[in-house]
Amino acid sequence: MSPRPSLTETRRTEILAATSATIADRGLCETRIADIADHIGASPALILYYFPSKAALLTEALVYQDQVFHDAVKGELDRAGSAAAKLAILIEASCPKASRGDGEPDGWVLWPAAWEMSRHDPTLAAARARLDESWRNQISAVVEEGIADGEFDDIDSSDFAIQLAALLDGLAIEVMLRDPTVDAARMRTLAIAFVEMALNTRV
Amino acid sequence: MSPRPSLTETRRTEILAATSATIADRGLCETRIADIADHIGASPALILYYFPSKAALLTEALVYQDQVFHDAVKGELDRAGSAAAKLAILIEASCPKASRGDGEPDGWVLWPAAWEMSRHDPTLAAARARLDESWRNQISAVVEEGIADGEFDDIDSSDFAIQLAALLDGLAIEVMLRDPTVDAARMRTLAIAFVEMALNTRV
DNA sequence: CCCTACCCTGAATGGTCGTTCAATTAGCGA
DNA sequence: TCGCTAATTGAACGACCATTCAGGGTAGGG
Repeated sequence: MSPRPSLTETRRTEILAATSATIADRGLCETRIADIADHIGASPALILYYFPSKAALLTEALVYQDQVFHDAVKGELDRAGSAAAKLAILIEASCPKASRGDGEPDGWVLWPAAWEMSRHDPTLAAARARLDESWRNQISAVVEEGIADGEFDDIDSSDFAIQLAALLDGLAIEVMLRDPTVDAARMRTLAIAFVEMALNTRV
Repeated sequence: MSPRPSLTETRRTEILAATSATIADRGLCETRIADIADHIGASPALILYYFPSKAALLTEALVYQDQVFHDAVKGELDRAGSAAAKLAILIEASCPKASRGDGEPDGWVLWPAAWEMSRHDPTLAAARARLDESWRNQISAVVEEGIADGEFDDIDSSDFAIQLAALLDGLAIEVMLRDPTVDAARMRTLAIAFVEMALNTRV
């Protein structure tokens, strides 16, 4: 809300990012406040200075990471041309990247944690439902655009959006868990094949 | 190994089932040994009498539940006629059932927990990969059968298996999390639509 | 009716955190 | 430079919980 983020806001997002990283690294159940504090070189007490409790922090961190992912994709989408190109971007964004030793861990590993927590955390559940809906709407919009341009066959864009979103989730799980038969390349191929079949187009 | 299950074996599976139920009910992180013990009306010490540690118990319980699910589907498949009917069974088995107040909770809610744990538990990861492979192989086999019978178009059954398995996983996640736009009925419809489109058949 | 092996438990134990708080430091406007 | 507020922390507290263990029940064989 404030024009420039206060130090408080900066610190809060820093902690949220550290929390996401720690969950990604150690797993949801093994994440301790001390681990998060270590990650930013601060004391455990500082974490509780910015957040009311560990539970609230975990919830906010997963909501935050979710939002970051969606915002990133939305940004990329605007830079694309044809509807087909936009679908390619959506697919690419859904592929878990091989975790690199260097920077941030891939946000994908947080999804199972978010799903697991959503079952008992109404706040997180609501955020997840909202962002998933928005994600499907983005797919629908691209499809409608392609249909209007004559790029795609005239199909039900809502049904397609649910199918593609589900397909990408399911494939991404396998890739993330390093299933030997489904790597990122195979995921890309199979997702594109589905799109081409459903929309009768080339991606 | 022993011809008739010893009391020990009975007790062990009873505890594994109780553990699954507790994880389903309270969530992975909130599952305590005392909760599991309560579930079967025993003391916490008994749990550790049959399992070396809580971590080992959680791993075994998730592997067990996984196995139970796959065995159940395999059993149902054998009672089906046409390849199309078998696909319908696979789809139906993948739909999370609305949790009933009465009996067992639906096993689907354990998947996110299994995925989350797999990331750090090699035993569970291996079991999961093996059973997923077997699940896809079942799909492939049905498709091959349908192709041989002329029921289905001649497509790559491995690719199809990965796609259908992923689609079902992704849809099931939404259903399980009670997403307002994807309930079990919608899931069924969309999965069947995919199958019909890909195989050029009626289910 | 004892004996023995197996089940099972109640009651400690020990450690691990989340959380609190009083005290210290750093920033900054006057 | 002096205060005032916000940021930060070390240390302590207390709860919770996995795990251990010494012993009590119990069933079945001798």
